[in-house]
Amino acid sequence: MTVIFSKKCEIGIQAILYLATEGEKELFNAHQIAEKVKQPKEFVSKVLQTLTSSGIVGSKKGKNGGFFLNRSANKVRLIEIVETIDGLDIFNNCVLGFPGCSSEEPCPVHDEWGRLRDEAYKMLSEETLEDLIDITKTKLLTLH
Amino acid sequence: MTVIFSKKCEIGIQAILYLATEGEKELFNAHQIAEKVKQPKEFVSKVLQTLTSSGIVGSKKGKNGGFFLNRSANKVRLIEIVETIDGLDIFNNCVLGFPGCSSEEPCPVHDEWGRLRDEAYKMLSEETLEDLIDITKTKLLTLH
DNA sequence: CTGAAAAAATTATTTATATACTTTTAGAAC
DNA sequence: GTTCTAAAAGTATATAAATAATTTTTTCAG
Repeated sequence: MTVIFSKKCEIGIQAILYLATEGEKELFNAHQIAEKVKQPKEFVSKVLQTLTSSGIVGSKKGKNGGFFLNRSANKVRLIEIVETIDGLDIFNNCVLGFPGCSSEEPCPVHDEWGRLRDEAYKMLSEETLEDLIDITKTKLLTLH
Repeated sequence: MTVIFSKKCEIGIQAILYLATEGEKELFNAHQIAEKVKQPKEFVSKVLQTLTSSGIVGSKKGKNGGFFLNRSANKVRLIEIVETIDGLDIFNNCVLGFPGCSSEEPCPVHDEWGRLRDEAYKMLSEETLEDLIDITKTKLLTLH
């Protein structure tokens, strides 16, 4: 089985979506977040630590510490999370695995797949966390 | 770095595309194929063995043996190769990694991503090897 | 029949990701 | 200052994929 985004990236997105539902600067520790998104606490913690370097997430150490959404939900796009964790290789490399695939030297599905790929990139670049809050709230309630 | 299709799948597609450029029932051993697609022989051999079960590829054992495209290029679609090697999970599972994601209980990007996903599936289901032969020939010449 | 070649199967190793656990550092409350 | 908590960093283990090597089986040519 393959996936489009790594497990790390999936967890990162889920955790940040949860923070977005709660509001900017609201503090939650890794344990609380992990419970909401039903993922392992250690992994959530690790991934959110990585995301603090991008400025999307802020953290507070020590007693009463935790993580918080550091920017307004309408200022954060999904692509930033993807880029921080997985990088953008998936949008640049050949889907068939041919090296050096380009418009000049295309693989046989280069144009069509490239179009879908660009649309995917565009979608991730345009959607902000704010756009996704309502459905995320509902979705999180279904997890158990 | 993530990929959409596994390395196995990539190699499978590349190898079969090469066989398609040479014609149905034309016999090539794993070494020859590996040279053309610039991938490790053992891996090419392994993947093609897997594909013989699907009937896309045929094999001949022993001296002067090898692999051949078992069906007419216009009768083989890319999706069959993908399904045999990787399965179709990537088209069914939630891109954000939420379990139980469906129209009834959608994740926040379900509709839009689902549209792209369906288009990707459709593309792979419609393209036959024959459609891809010319560009593949050109592409293979660029590999070194 | 023998030797050679290649698929097919099996085994082994390496690499990367996912998962789990432990220690260190930092900061708040008392 | 002490205690507690949680991020931050580091370490270890498990799993899966990728890669490599070896053995077995099959088949053909001579």
